[in-house]
Amino acid sequence: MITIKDIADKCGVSIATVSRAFSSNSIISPHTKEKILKTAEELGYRPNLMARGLKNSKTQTVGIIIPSIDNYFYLDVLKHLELNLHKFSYRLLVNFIQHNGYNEADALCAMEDSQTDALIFSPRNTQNSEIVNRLKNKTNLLQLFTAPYKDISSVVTNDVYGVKKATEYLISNGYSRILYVGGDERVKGYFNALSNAGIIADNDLVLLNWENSPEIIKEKIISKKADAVIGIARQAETVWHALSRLYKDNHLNIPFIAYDDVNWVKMLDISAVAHPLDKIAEYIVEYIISRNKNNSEKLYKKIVKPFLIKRSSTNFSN
Amino acid sequence: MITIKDIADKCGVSIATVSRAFSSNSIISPHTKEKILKTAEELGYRPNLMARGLKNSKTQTVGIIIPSIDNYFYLDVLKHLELNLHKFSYRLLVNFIQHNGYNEADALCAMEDSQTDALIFSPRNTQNSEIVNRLKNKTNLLQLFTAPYKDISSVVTNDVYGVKKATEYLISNGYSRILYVGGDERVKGYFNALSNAGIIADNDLVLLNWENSPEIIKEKIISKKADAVIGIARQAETVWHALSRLYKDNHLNIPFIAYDDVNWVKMLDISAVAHPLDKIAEYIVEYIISRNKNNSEKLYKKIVKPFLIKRSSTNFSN
DNA sequence: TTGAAAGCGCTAACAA
DNA sequence: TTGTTAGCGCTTTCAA
Repeated sequence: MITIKDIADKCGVSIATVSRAFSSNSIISPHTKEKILKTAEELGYRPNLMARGLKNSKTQTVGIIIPSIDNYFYLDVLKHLELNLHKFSYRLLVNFIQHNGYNEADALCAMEDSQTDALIFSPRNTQNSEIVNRLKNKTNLLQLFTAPYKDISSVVTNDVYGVKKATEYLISNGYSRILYVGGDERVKGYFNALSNAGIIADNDLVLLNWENSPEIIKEKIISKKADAVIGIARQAETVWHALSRLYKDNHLNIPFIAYDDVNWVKMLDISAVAHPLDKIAEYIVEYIISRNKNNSEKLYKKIVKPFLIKRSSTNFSN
Repeated sequence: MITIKDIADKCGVSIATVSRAFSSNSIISPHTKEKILKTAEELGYRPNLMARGLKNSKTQTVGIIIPSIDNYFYLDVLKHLELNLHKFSYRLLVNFIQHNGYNEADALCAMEDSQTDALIFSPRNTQNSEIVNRLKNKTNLLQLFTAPYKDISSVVTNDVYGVKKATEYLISNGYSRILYVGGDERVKGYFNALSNAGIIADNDLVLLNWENSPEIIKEKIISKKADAVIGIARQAETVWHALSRLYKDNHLNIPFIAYDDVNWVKMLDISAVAHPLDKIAEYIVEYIISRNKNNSEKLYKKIVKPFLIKRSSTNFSN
């Protein structure tokens, strides 16, 4: 392994000078710097990140804890994030959570040991507040997509807005008996859109359970005469199954919008509410850079707007 | 930050003794060891991985370079791998390749700097042999899924076998004019199965191009009277599109097997050839552990067998 | 069984 | 502008 000592010897300077040649804000004569850089290149020198890290307590590494919810969406997140981090010489360490067994607390502890310069996670609740509080003093925490800890920076999507947009689009095309299948947070966007349009919401058209079967959804559509459907996250899959059966059995075909633009949604050309992953990745990187450069302690909170992608499952004129 | 010095002070021993308490094969009296471990626990001591790494040139980190081919399959790979590595206190560093721009060479260099104890990658060809050769002396390289470098360890899937199994299944159910859409390597399994069954292969039923359009496939099925289809990797998506149109326009419904059991394939209940990811992850970990423990230099080569998952797209009696 | 001390490769304060 | 030196936290050899 080539070290700065090898370069120093070859150039006839001290190791300190070599070190300076690689540091951007160090005083060094252009001539020696050039010579050092050239020899480093020749020798194939690569700095030892562990030695550097040990010295200045920085790992140049960002950790991300992925909730193992079989959401393929996260591969896109990872890709965008890694590509952006790379530009700033940060590396990405990943960690997965299992439903049973290895959990968030374990993942947080593992990341604590890794001494990452920043740690991105998507907590469901505040049950690990003890560990989280400890970590707050050791690294830069960032909540992604979910933000139960109010005193920790976050980058989240405005899902209420996203659902509202989807609902509005259906309403503007003449649909008023829209079935909503998903969580009780985002449903606000659904109610907002309806009330703005002067439509009285029918609670029978709202399924707030995350575990509805295709049968229940199908039955609901028929009995309540739903004329369109919005399906959130994994429930979108179930909605799709319900709609397939409905089409096969009753030859009924109603508009459908999926929340989260995942692979199968694209494949089947289904309209979807998508998230600007490039923007999200940019924000995350911005946070990390600012925290590690300026050492600002200000809370960083970003809310990004999802957007609607119109495809053939809502085949209207506009 | 709590260091071994803090523990040493509190216990009235030297830092060397504290270090010994944490090393499994060190001579230390059970009594002092117990006392040290207890104090460490109380103080909330966490070893500094960088200091440890600097000393013994081990990072306890494994790198993986993901070819950014939009294959969601890789999220599963990552998950299985990380979960297995975790058991042995290894961490996973990921890196993505872009089609244009940041490429395999860049990724390899980045990983070189990260000094990972092992590096997993999926090279398409041997064009980066220079960097690869340099890395061979610095880390433990492992080729995953593809193995163009013959002198480097690898874990690959037997895709010829996989395609053969799929073909055999179709044949055993009475189909003989099977359309194959995919690469020219795996097609061997297709020809094998046919010849074993005494069926003379029709070259018109083989599309070795990776960029066939749904129209071409649809037209092929009709003109060549194909009675079943096998679609490989991303071409499986195109096949599915062709089949949807065929069903809509001609009300023709023929059996279909997709190669690679990805999300949309599961969603649509399409029969598929899948890979034992848990087994693959186990092999990878076995390789890493053996290389970092025993320091064996033997080439590690594993070939795993894919398996067929029967679903409704091949709705036979067995 | 334990301690003292050297050193892994690097950075930065201080001195020249 | 450059060199000397201490030290980041840990492991390990050697001596006690």
